[in-house]
Order: sequence, then C-alpha cells, then structure tokens
Amino acid sequence: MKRVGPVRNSVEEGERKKSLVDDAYEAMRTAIRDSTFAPGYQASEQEIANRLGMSRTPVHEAVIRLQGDGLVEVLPRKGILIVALSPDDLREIYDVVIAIEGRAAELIAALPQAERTNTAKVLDDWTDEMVAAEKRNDLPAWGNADSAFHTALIERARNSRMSRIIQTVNDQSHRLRMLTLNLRRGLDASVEEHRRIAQSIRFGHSAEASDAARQHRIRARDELLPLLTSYGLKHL
Amino acid sequence: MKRVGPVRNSVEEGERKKSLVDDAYEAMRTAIRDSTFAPGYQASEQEIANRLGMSRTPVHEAVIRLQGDGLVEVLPRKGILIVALSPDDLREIYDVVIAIEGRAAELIAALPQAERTNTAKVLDDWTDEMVAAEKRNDLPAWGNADSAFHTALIERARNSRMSRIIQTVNDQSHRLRMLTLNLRRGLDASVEEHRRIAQSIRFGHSAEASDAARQHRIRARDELLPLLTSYGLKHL
DNA sequence: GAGCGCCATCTTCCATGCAAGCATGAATAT
DNA sequence: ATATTCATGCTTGCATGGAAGATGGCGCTC
Repeated sequence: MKRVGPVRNSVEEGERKKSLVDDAYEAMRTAIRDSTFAPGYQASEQEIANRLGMSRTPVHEAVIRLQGDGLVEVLPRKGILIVALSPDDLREIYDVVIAIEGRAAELIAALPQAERTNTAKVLDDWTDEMVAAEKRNDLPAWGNADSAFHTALIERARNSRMSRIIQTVNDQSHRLRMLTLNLRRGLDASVEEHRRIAQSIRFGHSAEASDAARQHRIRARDELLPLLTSYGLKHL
Repeated sequence: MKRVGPVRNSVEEGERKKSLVDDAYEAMRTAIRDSTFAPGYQASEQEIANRLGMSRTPVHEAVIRLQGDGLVEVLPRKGILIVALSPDDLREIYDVVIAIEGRAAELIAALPQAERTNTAKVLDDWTDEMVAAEKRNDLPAWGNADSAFHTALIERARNSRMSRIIQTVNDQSHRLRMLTLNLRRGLDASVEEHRRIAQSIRFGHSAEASDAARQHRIRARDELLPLLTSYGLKHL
C-alpha cells in the first residue's frame, strides 16, 4: 500500500496547525492534479483513509470540499469518481477565464500610475522568462513562467473572489494544460500578446487591456480545441 | 426551541431521496439568506443539529459546504460565524458580476437568430413585468422580475460554471439586495437598460450586448455604494 | 446454455463517544 | 480592590460502529 501524499509528521510540526481534513484535501487535490488519481478512477474513502493513515471522517469531509471544487463526484453508496473534462467543460472554462481575466486586466489598467508601472514590469519580467525558456527549449520553465504571468495578472486585480474562481478552473484544467504544453511548440503568439497586455496596463488603457487579455485567451482556445478534437480526445 | 427549517418528513417522501446533509445545507442556506441567522451570529453545531432534529455530523458536513460558499466561517473550537459583507466584498462581487454577465450577454448575442429572438422575448417579458409591478407599486414583484431577468440572462448562456458563480455571489449578497430594494425607488434606469440588453441580443450585436450588460451593473453599483456609505452601513 | 433471482460484500451515511483546546468566570492571594 | 490562577464547561476534531443501499457473482431453474 503506497502512500499518496505527505502525512502529519509528528516530529517537526513547528510551522502551522493543519487539520487532518486539510491534509487529506491537499493530498487528494495534488493526486488528482498530477493524475495519480486519473479521471474515471473510482476510489473508496476507506482505501484513501488507509493510504493517508487517518480515519474515514477527514477523508469524507475533504471529499465534500473537492466535490464543491468540481474535481470529484460522489456516487451515493458507490464510491468517489474522479471527474473527466468534456469538450463542453472546456468551452465553459475558457469563457469563465475570458470573462474574469478580461475584467481583471481592465481593473488593473485603471489603477494609479505607480501601481500600473510596477505591475507592467512584473508581467514583462515573466514574459522575458518565457522568451529565455523558449531559447533554452525548456518547456516546463516556459509553462511555469506563463502560469506566473496569468497568476500575477489576477492577483494584481486584488479581488479574492476572482482569484478563487481562477484557481478553481485552473485545478480542473490542470491535466489538460500539462498535455497541451507538449502539443503546441513554436507556433505560439503568447509572447507578443503578453507584451500588449502589459503595455496597455502601463499606459492605463483599460479597454485595450481588457481586449488584449480576452483576445489572448480566445486565440489560445481557438488553437487548442481543434487540436484536441483532431487527436480524438473526447475527455480528460 | 424553534425549528429553523423543514425536516425529513417520514410520511410523504415520494419525490426524491435527499440526504440529511442536503437538508441541513438548504435549511442553513435559507436561514442565512432571510437573516434568520444574521451576520455576526455565532451558533454551535450541536444547537443547529438539535433544531433540525439530526445529529452533529450532517450539520458539520453542511457547514463545510457553506464555508466553501463563503457564507459562514468556522472558528475552530469557538463556533460557526455567519459572515458579514464589507464594502470591499461588495466591490469584489460587483466586479465578478460585471465580468460574468458581460460575457454571458456577449455569448448569447452570438447565438443563431432563432435562439436570440427567443431569448430577447423572454428578457423583454420580464422587463414588462417590472414595468407592471412598478405601476402597481409592488416592490417585491419588481425585485422578483428583475432577478428573473438576470437569472434568464445567465441561464441562456448555457454555462453551468457561470451559473454557479453567479448563484454563489447572489447568495452572498442576497441580504444586501433585500435592503437596497427599499432604498432606491423610482430613480432607476434598469428598465431602459434591460431593453438595450435585450435589443442588442435580438440583433446579434455581441459587443453592444456585453457593453449594455456591463454598464447596467456599473451604473447600479455607482448608485448603490454611495447610498450605503451615506447611511453609514459598514457591513451587512 | 441462457436467464433470473438471491445473497454476500462493499460502499457511503449518520450517530455517538472521546479527546483536546479555548474562553469564561470564580476563587484566592496580595 | 485588583490581579492572577485554576477549574469547569462548551466548542470542534476525529474515530468508530451500525444501518441502508447498490452491485456483482453465484446458483438455480427452465
């Protein structure tokens, strides 16, 4: 019986009081993100509890949270199902991201100049990192820098609800992202589009910032979705 | 000890199998919405369990869901706190609604004409209802018709994640809505703005539909927020 | 051989018991 | 009178047992 995630370490617990529910939640969330629990996999709470070295209760409560996040589905008296993403789910997720990121960029571009300049610099730095990673053919680093760009874009809007929404759909689509990272190599306009977003923010052009952020996601969607269907991927 | 909500009726249960957790969740959600549980109120799981005629477990699990919805906060070993909305929360909620409803209107306006016509008619019908209610000085009916308009707008976009997001922020701000319904009487441009949204959808003008939906919410926000601060309402 | 029904088993659901932490207030010392 | 300390009660966190339900296999019947 292999342990899925880290369990309460009784020796060095000097940092923070985390409940077993939090442990179980993080462990399962991670396991789902990196496909240790693949979609379609059906687990039982008892089994997971054994792996994590705890009783069924905290696992059960963590599952409730994961269900709220849309990551699992609990089939009454059948077990826990790791949900798969359909093309329709992808369409939904993209529209949510387009809406939220567009508004976030718009809001940032309406902030005072000092903050705009600072944010634009941070965004440009991450874009620089993407360029550097591309030169090194370092795909993981490229993906991380791209993620960091979009995370920074949301965080700078200072809207915890927007952050949470994006976090949720990111969790849902994380597996897809890992997959698509390998598909689209080279043919990507992300860098120029990121520049346009940062520049619009720098100059305080709200409408253009919103449009740039939206078009960036729309273009990425229109490139990816046909690719997936051509590969015959019906769910993941 | 007064019962807060309906409890499992053992006699007529011919409709659907609802778990006790669902019962507890709905009962508490309703109690929070209609201020039976006012913000700042601190309850204990045992107390709520007694009121609902069940044990602590389903209440505890329902509380986890409500916490995910941002309606309550559980203070470890102190109790359950009904969260209050700060002006900053209001700002966040409005921006989420502006983003989502704007995109929803944009998407609907991009649908085939038959569906657009149908949706526009439904929206106009609800706006008619608002006008009629205003003539009768029937404020609750006006509020219901307005809610129905916005619910229809979201539902027609056929995006379950958007629906869920809106549902969540609606739950959070429901008390505020009930309050503001009484504040702004007469001085409201909602009807004309609703017409413009419906008309943009009817003609398939995506950009204008998005703008109309966004401006409608922005205008409402800019009217309401100063009103609240002038009344000295720091939280609710 | 095919189909039907029953039973064993595995699952979640819920109740309850125990433990641990924190706040409150009383009681005592200064 | 005031401050401090300690005990008590109330809270959630977690474990565990029993119950209800669903499913799959196995045996029986035709």
